[in-house]
Amino acid sequence: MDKMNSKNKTFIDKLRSSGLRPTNQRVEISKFLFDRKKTFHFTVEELKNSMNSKRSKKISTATFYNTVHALKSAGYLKEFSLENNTSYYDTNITSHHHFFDNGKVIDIKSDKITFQKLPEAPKGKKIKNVEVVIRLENNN
Amino acid sequence: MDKMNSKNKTFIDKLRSSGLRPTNQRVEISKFLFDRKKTFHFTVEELKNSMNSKRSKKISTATFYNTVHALKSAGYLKEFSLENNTSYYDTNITSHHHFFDNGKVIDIKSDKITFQKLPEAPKGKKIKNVEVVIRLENNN
DNA sequence: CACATACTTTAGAATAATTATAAAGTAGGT
DNA sequence: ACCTACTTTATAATTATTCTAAAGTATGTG
Ligand SMILES: [Mn+2]
Ligand SMILES: [Mn+2]
Ligand SMILES: [Zn+2]
Ligand SMILES: [Zn+2]
Repeated sequence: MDKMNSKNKTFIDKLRSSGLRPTNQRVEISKFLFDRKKTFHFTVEELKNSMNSKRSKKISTATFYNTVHALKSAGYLKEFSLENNTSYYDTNITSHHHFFDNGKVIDIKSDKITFQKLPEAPKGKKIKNVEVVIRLENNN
Repeated sequence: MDKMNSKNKTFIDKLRSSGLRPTNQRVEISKFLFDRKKTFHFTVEELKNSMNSKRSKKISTATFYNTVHALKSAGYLKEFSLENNTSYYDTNITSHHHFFDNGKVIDIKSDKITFQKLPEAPKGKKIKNVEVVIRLENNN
């Protein structure tokens, strides 16, 4: 287990624990998603274009969808939606909030928003999470 | 201007002020949406099925989409999205919040949630609105 | 009323995002 | 090397939505 190998461990393990064999395509996708400093937001189409534009041998659309879905089901990605019938994914899976600014999505750390009052869940239900979207517009 | 007429006024005026002539189809749609006690949430497909199932002469899909879009642009409907690439519309256009419970959407009155702390908008931007989604799950 | 004209409705085609299918490829284990 | 299960991929299918163009309707004018 050399340096490269242990550095890769995290994103390869995400594949394994999502029930996916770490094939070349999947490893590259997982590396692209998780082997970086900052988390980010993306659509599958954006992911596909970003990765395939740099490659001679393209990864197929189905593999992007399949891999993203598996990673999402395993909890390594969060899905959200804007008002445009496309799924967005977030590599930041911690509970946090967002600014929506004309289709652009910006994270708000969880501790930047606190509540004075929250409703209780209906009978037989409990709160799974609370997420805030702050929609922005230009000044003036 | 008889009783029927003035009772219809509200939803017919919504069409007029959305730039739409009050044709039969549009009046029926607007009546279905707004001439009722409680506000509700719907997809265009649901709206179409609810209305057309009771009718012999069906209203076309395009008319549903066109009418909903015009009413939304004029501010008589709010659009939102769940995690399934379909647009939902809300006849409650006041600022309010939602419980999401397995695809079911329940209103939370604005005054049921208050904030202790909120972030400021980035430079050159201001806050248009703040909306909270509380995701529910079953107890235990 | 008799048209002209502009606005509407509609069926069906087109598009975009996503999912399904099934054939060809690949990776381990023996 | 070989079997077998898992993968990838091209392509078809599906779903939500939008577009198009033709046929229908309303309104104003003489
Ligand atoms: Mn829309
Ligand atoms: Mn999905
Ligand atoms: Zn985020
Ligand atoms: Zn609502």
